Amino acid sequence: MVERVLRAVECVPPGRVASYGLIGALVGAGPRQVGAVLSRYGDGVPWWRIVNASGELPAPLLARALPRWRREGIEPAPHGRGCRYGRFAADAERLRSAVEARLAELE
DNA sequence: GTTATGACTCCAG
DNA sequence: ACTGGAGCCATAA
Repeated sequence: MVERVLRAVECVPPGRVASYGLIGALVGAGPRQVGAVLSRYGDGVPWWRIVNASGELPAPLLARALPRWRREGIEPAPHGRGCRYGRFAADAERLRSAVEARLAELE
């Protein structure tokens, strides 16, 4: 499961974000499992592109994510907790096929 | 086997 | 907008 989550996260393109819930749905896990995996094994994958369903990130993480967001063109939302999910979310359908292909490589 | 624990999500107040 | 509670389910102990 850990591998599946990490691979799926790698499929989120730069400048876009995906929710824990979406990633979970794509790999067959719950949102909290996605968070749990990133918490332990998150370094090495673009964890800053994974946000909650409202486009937000817990404060400590947001602080580390902002510089990378700026580099990728993801703008912080007015309320300052994250970004506008509707604006920066990766296309769900496209992400689904990308993840499907990536997971197939795992054999 | 059971229990506790989350980088979550949804919905009601 | 914020808070509380139920549901969630793989992992770790």
